[in-house]
Amino acid sequence: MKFSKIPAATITRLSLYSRVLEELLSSHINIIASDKLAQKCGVNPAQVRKDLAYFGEFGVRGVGYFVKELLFEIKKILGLNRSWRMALIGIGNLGLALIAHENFPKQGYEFVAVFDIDPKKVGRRLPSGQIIHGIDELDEVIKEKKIEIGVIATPASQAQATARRLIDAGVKAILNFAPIQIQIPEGFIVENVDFTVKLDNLAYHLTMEAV
Amino acid sequence: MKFSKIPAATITRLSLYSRVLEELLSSHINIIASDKLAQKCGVNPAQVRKDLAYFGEFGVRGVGYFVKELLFEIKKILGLNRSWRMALIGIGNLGLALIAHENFPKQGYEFVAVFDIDPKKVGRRLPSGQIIHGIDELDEVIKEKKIEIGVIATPASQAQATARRLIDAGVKAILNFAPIQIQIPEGFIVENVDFTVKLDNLAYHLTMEAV
DNA sequence: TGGTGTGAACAACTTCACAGCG
DNA sequence: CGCTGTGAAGTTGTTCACACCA
Repeated sequence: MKFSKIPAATITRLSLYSRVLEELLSSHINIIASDKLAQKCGVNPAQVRKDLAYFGEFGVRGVGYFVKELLFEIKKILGLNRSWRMALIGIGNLGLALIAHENFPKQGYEFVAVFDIDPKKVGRRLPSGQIIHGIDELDEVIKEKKIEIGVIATPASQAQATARRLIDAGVKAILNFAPIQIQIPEGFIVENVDFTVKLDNLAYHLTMEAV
Repeated sequence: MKFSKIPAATITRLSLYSRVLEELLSSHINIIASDKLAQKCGVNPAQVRKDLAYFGEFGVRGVGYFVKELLFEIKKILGLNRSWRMALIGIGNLGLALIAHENFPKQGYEFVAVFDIDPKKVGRRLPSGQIIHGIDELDEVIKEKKIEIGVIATPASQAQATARRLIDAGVKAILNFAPIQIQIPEGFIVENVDFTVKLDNLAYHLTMEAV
């Protein structure tokens, strides 16, 4: 259980496993073997077993894994056995889509505060209940509402400055939707959700194929 | 220039490089060294040089890379020296945000057809001009409009079936926003944009840190 | 018997370090 | 002299193959 040497990819896969297990659970399937789980996630069966083995011995030899139990363990590992308080910065089309995204609250991710720079938007109340704060209130609100994760949905031009403010306000983790590589100090985490990079990958492969 | 052994991560980084180079170009910076470019992308300088070396010798020893020239080459490699015809399936909040996303057309990615399953939406015209087609028209429209990339923004429950229809209609590449691992046959490509997986990564690291 | 858990083999990717060239 | 291009070394992640155990 040496955390430091766990591959980042393992964590990503745990997330996939948990999703599949949720589905199995609601289909009333109680036991699953690494082969089946692997297939559903598009990975190698040995990979599944190794990923899980980093954190303990959750399976039963000759049988497989108990779905409910394994799901519980994975959620505990990922920190999904609790809720997470998030702030959203940038209430454009994407921001609104994120607020409306039903998977977030289902997994315990809650937007407890939202911000925008546009004075015309500040003060308005969203259908989901939150009042839009101005960026100048960011520090105060983040601290007051004990926000742990910042979600940046601003234009690229404002993303870096926004990240700075979030970090200064005490946020440790950022989910960045802006198409820019954000620079952050040691000890903080950024995950990027980058549509165009993904599209560029597709374009590349389509281009290669045609050659 | 053996395409088969180019790391997937290299392609992703090329996409980042192109973005940074665009920015440099509009700042009228003509030459950049691998150190600087690497720093802006958060990678190792040797990595930058190696990535580029897969595709040719674009630099000048003792000098660096000419921004304009390098950008041109990278865009050619990625297939960004042309436009790409895309279809969007699922006109919910996320779908609308994608349509409004200004970076897509800027990079040559165009939504030339949009689809939804909801009869109340079918036939309506979007502000961006497209008329919403029903899913039953998918095969016909995809072929007629020569669509190359399918973008899935449906609920998870419909994503697999949608992928199937796209592939049957001749689409080779899919950008999937639904939180599910889509199964596709050999020779097709899927890229997943997965918000919750990214959030789970953040939650994991925050949880670890606290231990 | 059948599927997990795991060391050992393998494969992939990254970084180093320096030769080579403008 | 300075920065690229690149073999070689190092690191990280994946797959194999089988001992082990319910």
